[in-house]
Amino acid sequence: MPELPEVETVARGVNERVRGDRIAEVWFSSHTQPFKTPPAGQAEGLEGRIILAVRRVGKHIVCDLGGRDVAGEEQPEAQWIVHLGMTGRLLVTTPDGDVAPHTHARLRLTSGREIRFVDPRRFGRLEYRELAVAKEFFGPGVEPTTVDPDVFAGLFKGRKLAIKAALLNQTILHGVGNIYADESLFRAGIRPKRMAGRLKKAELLKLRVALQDVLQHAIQLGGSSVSDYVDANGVKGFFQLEHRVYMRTGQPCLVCGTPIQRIVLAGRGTHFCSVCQQ
DNA sequence: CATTTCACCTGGTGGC
DNA sequence: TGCCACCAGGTGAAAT
Repeated sequence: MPELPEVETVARGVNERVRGDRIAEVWFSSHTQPFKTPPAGQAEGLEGRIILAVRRVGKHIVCDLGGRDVAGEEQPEAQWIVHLGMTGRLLVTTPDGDVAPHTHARLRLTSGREIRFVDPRRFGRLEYRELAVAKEFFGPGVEPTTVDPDVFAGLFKGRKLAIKAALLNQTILHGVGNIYADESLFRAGIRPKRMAGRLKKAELLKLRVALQDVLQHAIQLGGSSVSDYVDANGVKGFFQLEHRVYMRTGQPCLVCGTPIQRIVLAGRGTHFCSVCQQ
């Protein structure tokens, strides 16, 4: 599942290859699902614009777009916002490459490259914003990689839900999904079902460090390739080899040897060590 | 308002 | 071998 480290990897890869390029022609599939803005409007808005930058905001990929007549170094006039959902891929390809099944967007660039959005399950989202009429996209919650310790601890004050559910709530903290929620809670030694508002400040501070460490390490390894995640160049990540609890049900805890347990929490498979996490 | 549940999707898996 | 019910999970709407 693309979470913060995977989305960061994709955004960096796309940025490196298309920054400064210009969108020449756009094609969209006829499905309704991945489109938050109607495809016709997106195509009209995108064509002719220069790509100023591609970056990550939470789990979203934001393409900052400039005008049609000027050549870079200007303020963004529009944004193309991509969410990968469960199975989305954002790829930079040559125009003659085979078009994968479930391709929903093709952006032909003046350099000859193409940006393609492929998403079998169609949980992804494509949105276009004209900044003259819509506000800039900032993401729904607090950015976990840079959040201040006191701000992080304050996010959970008075919350009457499980800490794992709180970590997954994008309006509290954005970018964390099922893998990194489980992995950070293991590394912090906290049970996923502990009530968020009842955690001691020391535990929350430890959780912040664990979360930032695991996210940073995962970004360094190009993310976790479970199911079918690949980066902008179609290359898999390696952080799945570093998972200590996620999808390790029944296998021995790497610290104490106790079999890893799996429960369902907040509707999600949740993995933890009943000895190391209290 | 805060929190929980469920629908949206398709490919892969496991049971018979 | 073939078929099919079932599950995975990010998000947002609906329910509680």
